[in-house]
Amino acid sequence: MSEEHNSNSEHDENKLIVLRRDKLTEIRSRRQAFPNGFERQDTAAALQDAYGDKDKSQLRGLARQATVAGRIVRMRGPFLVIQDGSGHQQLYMNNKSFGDDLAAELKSLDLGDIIGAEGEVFKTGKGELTVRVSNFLLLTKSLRPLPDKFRGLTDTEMRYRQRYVDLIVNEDSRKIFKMRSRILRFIRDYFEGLGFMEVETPMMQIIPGGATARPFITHHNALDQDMYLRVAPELFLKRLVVGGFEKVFELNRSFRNEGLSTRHNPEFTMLEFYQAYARYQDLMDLTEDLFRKIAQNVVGGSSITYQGSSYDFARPFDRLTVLQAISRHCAVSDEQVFAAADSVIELANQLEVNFDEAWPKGKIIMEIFEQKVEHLLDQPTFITQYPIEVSPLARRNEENPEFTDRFELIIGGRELANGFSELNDPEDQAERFHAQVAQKESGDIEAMHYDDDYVTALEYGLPPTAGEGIGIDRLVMLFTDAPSIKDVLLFPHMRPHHDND
RNA sequence: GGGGCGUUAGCUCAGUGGUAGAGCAUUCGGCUUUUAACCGACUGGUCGAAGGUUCAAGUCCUUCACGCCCCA
Repeated sequence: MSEEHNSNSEHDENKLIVLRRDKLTEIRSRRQAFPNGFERQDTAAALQDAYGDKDKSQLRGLARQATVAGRIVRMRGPFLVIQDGSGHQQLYMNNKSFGDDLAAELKSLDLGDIIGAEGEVFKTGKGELTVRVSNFLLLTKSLRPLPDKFRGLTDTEMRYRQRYVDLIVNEDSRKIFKMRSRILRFIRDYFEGLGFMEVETPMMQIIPGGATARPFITHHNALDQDMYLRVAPELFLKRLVVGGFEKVFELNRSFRNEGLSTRHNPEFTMLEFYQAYARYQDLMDLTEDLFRKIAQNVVGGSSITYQGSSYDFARPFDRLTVLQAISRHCAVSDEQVFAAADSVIELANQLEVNFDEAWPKGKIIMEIFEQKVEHLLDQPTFITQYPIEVSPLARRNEENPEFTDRFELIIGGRELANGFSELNDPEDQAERFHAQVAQKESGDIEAMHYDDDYVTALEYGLPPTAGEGIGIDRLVMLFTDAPSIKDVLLFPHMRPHHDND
């Protein structure tokens, strides 16, 4: 297959590339074609900041020499625009002012080439800050032509597969990833500020745990042992709370062997945090505060627009139990129908929910919620009190032991966060694991394994603790108004590409 | 897994069963304080793949591949 790729990439060479390759060959015959010593002194943004508000005659008086470098992204007659990490800088290059050598070099420049240039800073008749180039050097020849200069790269598949090209030509794309970086920075600062410690726990695990999800399996050769890519860091983080690190968070990748969609990538970034002596209600308050502050710090106000809907994080989030939410949106007048399995099955059938009658009652209740209610919850809403059958790591509610002290945050019909008061009763935990193993044996590939060491850790004593996970990719989608998870992942997973032949 | 939409020049896209098109990019020339620079000339095609219908298929039919969206 790699042979196929190599031969294809060579066959790929069209006339434009051949032409540019010939230019490179010609340069190689004369000099070092990829010079390494160019010392850039000025960036586009710094020049704009320093001289953007000066007028023509002031600049003439200053006679400021600038040394800039970047990729050529526009060529308009004698004007070239280069792009560097800070922005765009226009250059004026009149071939009549150059000697023969530079004039020839200028003529052979192409869009996409990376050059270094020096000259005096001035303003054009139209008022654009420009460097009048007296000398320049091609630093890196670009062999492949850039996409359409006006429309950019709009083919979504190519944008994801060749992110480097997307980043060169699409300002919006650069903006999303800068914003993603700011959000991650902000979240780290936020938790550090609250006294949490950032930790790193194993991504390759012997026993995958912490979420009901199908894991990726890999193999350690020297140990001749199968290993799993983690589906969540949860069980390790709680071991740390047992160890006395009372406030910890981890912000990193987890992996789930599921289908791809606009909301699912096989590897995704999750924030998980655990706080001893807190309850799930405390984390709901924290989450509201976090979203509000991300909006203020990253977007610059409390409200955002996502795909045409607006969300104001200054308003308190709604809070409803699972049963209240189903009752409200499915016209259930009496919550007593949730008391018995028979009446829950009847309700699910009435609502045309896809489910299996052999499933435990709580799982059927959640199917009703997920299929009929979740997508209707537009404004930020905490859904609480999840059935115990689908919450094997959460603490039982004291008034109704069929349910757990757990919540999820739904915004725009999508799950953004999941948290709960942690189950710290080792005997209850052991039973829940046994129930998961029974489900696994009856064919549920997402059910959990029994984690003996985790139970042992609980037997040493986990203080009362609350913990939460927040899907960072979906959060970034929300704050960047991105319709697909692939838009917020620098290198989203794509099927291997095969050329037709 | 089901449904819908799409795949035509390097890029973005038109294309009504009857000669394969435009803009940009490329190439050549002009212009040289422009703003998607402009003016002139040229070049560029396995119409995703295979099969079928037809005198004739980019266009109609079938299958397949890939992508996007919606649903499960």
